Amino acid sequence: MARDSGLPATAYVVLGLVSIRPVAGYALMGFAERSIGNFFPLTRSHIYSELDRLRGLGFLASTEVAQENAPTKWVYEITSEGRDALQRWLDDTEVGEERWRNLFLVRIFFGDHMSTEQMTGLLDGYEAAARARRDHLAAVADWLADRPGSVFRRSTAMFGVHREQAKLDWVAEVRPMLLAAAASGLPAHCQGG
Amino acid sequence: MARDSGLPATAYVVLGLVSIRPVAGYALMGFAERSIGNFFPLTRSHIYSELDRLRGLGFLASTEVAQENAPTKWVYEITSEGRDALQRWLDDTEVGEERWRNLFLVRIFFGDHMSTEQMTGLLDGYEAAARARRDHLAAVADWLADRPGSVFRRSTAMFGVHREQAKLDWVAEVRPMLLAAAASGLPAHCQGG
DNA sequence: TTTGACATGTAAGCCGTTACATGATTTA
DNA sequence: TAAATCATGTAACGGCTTACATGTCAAA
Repeated sequence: MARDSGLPATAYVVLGLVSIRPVAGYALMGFAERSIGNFFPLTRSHIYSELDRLRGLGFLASTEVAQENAPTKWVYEITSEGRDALQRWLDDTEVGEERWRNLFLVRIFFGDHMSTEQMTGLLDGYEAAARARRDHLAAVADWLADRPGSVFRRSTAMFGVHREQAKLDWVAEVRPMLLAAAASGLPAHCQGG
Repeated sequence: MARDSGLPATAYVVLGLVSIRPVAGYALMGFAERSIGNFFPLTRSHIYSELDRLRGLGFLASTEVAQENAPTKWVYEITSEGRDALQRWLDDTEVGEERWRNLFLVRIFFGDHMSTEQMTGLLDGYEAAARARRDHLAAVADWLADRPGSVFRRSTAMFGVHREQAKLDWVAEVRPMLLAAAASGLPAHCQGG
């Protein structure tokens, strides 16, 4: 009787991705990046170790597949035990508060240590990155709009669009007051003494 | 010569909070929750260990303070070395891509495993939590609007307002299609066989 | 009398990242 | 000939969380 609880979320995410279709570790890396990379990034190293653990638990079965013009690969496939474990996790898991750590906002919070030039650079960089991600995700969502059966995936892309748009809206709203505040106060390391 | 690089971001965040005013570990817990909890949550255990490390590096100095009606506490204060290290970190640190893991979106992504009832419950819960956080952060931002010198802190609260509002907007936009998709497909565990 | 606020830590342990390591094939 | 893609792993390490542990005082 394989354990099915106590695994980290990452394990179930990998299990879920493999459940869509059999896949090798290397290919899974790209698939994960394109599908859930927007909200659940995975490293290559981590993928390999999770695949190995899931295989050890009997949730995945692996098959060696020889290829022409490429190294032999191990293709993983979900087992019925794995399907049960995944379903149970999806049913049982409470979606609690997430764990976000936003270093950009840390920088804003300690904004009195910055000059106006630094603040402008920070905001410009943030804005540019948000705009690029928004446009990319909007294109993905548009592309998915055509094909049926992609509602869930498309919805996650649209979440990203809203998320990045919110950042842009925020920058537009607070930029004037942040720059004014950065201009009014001397950098902290120039004060006192 | 104390090392000032290679410390995790959390260390500098704690250092930065103490730099605002001298504080004991327990009080810092509440202060962190109210000030940066919105985008950089800290656990009590972690706070204590970081304070200890920063003291060992000479970035913080600690003083024992006796109290009436309460246990003796250790109050931490930033040193000039600590101030230098903090400033250097704020200057040097590149604000790269953050690390977000959103289990809620994982659930949406695997939405074909859900019934319409489950989907409705998921969305309702998410919406309610987002609305509560938005309203709370909006109240915080309003409260901070009155007092001068709180621009940076207020801006981080407003970021949260935009962030939560984006979630609400997203739910409003995708709810119909998510429910339709959940209704059209049988739950995965009822298919085939 | 029991809950909650105040106050401070230790210990265990997984999670996850980064760096290390290798090698074939194709393309520029 | 150099870089990029395909392909798979190991090892070390720190970060961070969870659980364990203790004690006073005030208020309900």
